[in-house]
Amino acid sequence: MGSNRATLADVARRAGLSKTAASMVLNGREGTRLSAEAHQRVFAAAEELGYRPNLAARSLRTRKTATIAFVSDIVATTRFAGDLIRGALDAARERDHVLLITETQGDATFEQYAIEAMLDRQVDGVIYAAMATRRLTVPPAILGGPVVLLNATSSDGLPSVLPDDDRAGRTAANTLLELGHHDAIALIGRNRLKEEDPEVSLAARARLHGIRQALGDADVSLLAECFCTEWLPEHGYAAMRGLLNRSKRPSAVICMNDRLAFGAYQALGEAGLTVPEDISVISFDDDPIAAWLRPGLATTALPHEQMGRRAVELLLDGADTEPSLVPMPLRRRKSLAPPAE
Amino acid sequence: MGSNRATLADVARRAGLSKTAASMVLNGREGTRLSAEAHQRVFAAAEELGYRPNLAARSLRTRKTATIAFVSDIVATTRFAGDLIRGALDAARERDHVLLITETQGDATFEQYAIEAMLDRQVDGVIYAAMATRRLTVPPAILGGPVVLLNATSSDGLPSVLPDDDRAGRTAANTLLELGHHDAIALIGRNRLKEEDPEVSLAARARLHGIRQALGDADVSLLAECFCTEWLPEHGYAAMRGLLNRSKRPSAVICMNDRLAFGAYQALGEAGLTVPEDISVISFDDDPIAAWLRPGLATTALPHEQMGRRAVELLLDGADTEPSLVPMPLRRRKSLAPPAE
DNA sequence: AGTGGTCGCTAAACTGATTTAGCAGAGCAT
DNA sequence: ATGCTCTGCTAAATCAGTTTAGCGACCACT
Repeated sequence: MGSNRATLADVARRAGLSKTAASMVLNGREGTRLSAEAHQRVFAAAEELGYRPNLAARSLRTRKTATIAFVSDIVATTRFAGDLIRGALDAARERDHVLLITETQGDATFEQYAIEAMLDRQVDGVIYAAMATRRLTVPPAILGGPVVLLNATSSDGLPSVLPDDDRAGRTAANTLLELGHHDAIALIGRNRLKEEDPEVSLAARARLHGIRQALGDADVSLLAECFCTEWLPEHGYAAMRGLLNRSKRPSAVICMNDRLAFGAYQALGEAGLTVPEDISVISFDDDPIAAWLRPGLATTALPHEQMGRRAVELLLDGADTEPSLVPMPLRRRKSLAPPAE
Repeated sequence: MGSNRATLADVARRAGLSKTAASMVLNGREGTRLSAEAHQRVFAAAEELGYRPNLAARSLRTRKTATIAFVSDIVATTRFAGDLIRGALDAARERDHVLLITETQGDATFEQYAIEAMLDRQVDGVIYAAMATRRLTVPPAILGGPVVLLNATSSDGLPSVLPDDDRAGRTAANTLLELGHHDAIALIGRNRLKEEDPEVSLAARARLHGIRQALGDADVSLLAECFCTEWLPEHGYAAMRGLLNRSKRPSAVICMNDRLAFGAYQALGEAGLTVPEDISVISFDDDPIAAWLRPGLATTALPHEQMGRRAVELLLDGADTEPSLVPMPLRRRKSLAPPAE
């Protein structure tokens, strides 16, 4: 690969100057006293030879590689990972950097291996990403250089990027309130484990807090809260069936994520009820299925692309240690209506 | 990052030997005549100092970086990309390699930039991946070194990895035939563009061919074929509504992908029909929604993880130019039953 | 005694860039 | 004539490895 590339020495020779001169010109060094003519000759020679510097050689000397390690726990299982990576790739490209991506699959041995592989390649910094928003402990090996936590926090006071789930919770609740829903709002997806263990999830607690805050401000309380052991369609389905068996039917439902909402839709369909005429549904994440459902599911979007981008920016441009909260925009779709009658 | 690491010179000094000796021992060079004791001293010194070689320095000399470029058109928009990447990451790790990932977003400027960034970093080879199975033209710049096409072919006779869509088509059709469906099988998702332009899709043509082959062998012809401008849920929905308006209702439907099938489910639900009692459904891709649907959708899975893995193997272990076809396993789920009555 | 071969190891070149230290010549003042 | 500064440029060191060429000691054989 890249066998017969021109070297700096070739450029210098062709320009009739020293390697030193060529290097300085091509790097745009200030304060050098090389003549305008020398500049031109070097540029011309580099152009003619199609010169591209050998980055291995450069980084051997400078200890900079223009390469960022992107270490995540699980890339593949969640479709959001792609957006996180895409945002990071974009921001990296804008800054002439490149991403070395690995995943640890939650395995300590793999993680160890991955981090060593990155450090051996002299990466300029590490983005340590979690696929579920949570608190974690970063492996000490990477603390030698710049680190940014993506979709995660730690107790080390490292800079981090998180979605603003609290505000998303308020947005979801306020959206229903503004439509006129009051005393018949139900919540699907309570989960003690997710709410109480920050190493499992930060989103559940923050979303719940935001929802309660907004409802409290309006002096409204929830009609019902359904607990779910997981946030998967089948659990949303079961929860919604439970709700429909109660004496008072909700006029609107907040689901803790779109997969729960998907399950809820299935239960509503089977019960012969229509969204949003009979029941409004609002949710979190903006999973692709949210747009495919009939009617489209209103949801607050996880801004993964923005987050990936922000992480690279913090890493390269420097960051304070306040977590950087990225807003979750509301995607208004057809699943919302004022309460019936 | 990685500031005060021990160098080979440190190891040699501590072992009381030359850099040459240390290098040879640590690389396990055959035919060297260094004593067993020298070996031990070097290993001990390396261990004690926590020595890890500087790969930039090594690759400057050897022109090998143990790094593979993974260039794809669009990573983010499809959830499958994650699996492709995961498979490649796994195989790369097993061979002590690492992946430099970029995406071009289908933009020629970005592609140019990405490829130069990879070549500047002296990658050992390039995996050029497409997110939709198709034929493409590879940029000449990467032809200087090993290349493997992933989920794509080209006319350059480069090694490539593709899903075996033809066989998957036969599998889907045979599965229905074995259940006893004969004269009432419908197909949703015909699409001239996808079938005829290999630069748009190879899957449509191959799947269709496999289906026709299997039906032809059984002397069965399709009850109906629905054309769809795209393979999205809304088109599957419309197609299924069309089918239900015809005089003879199908007993089984083959959908060209899971998103179409998802739309078909929606239409069936609205029409008050049940899967699989009234109509069986089988499809392609094994999108995550296939498992979430009620009842679960039977589908032939795109083996993306296997494909990513295979691409790395072909790249590093050498490959012939026959396209490497990876089988698409059938995921049997509840959407299948014998025809009614 | 001289020659040749093997053993165990090392000095130095080499990869391709950056960077430090400094040289030769011109212009000017003393 | 001497010393000084400024200009425009270069030689050589450096980064951390790999690789080539070869050296001295020892032994065996003629």
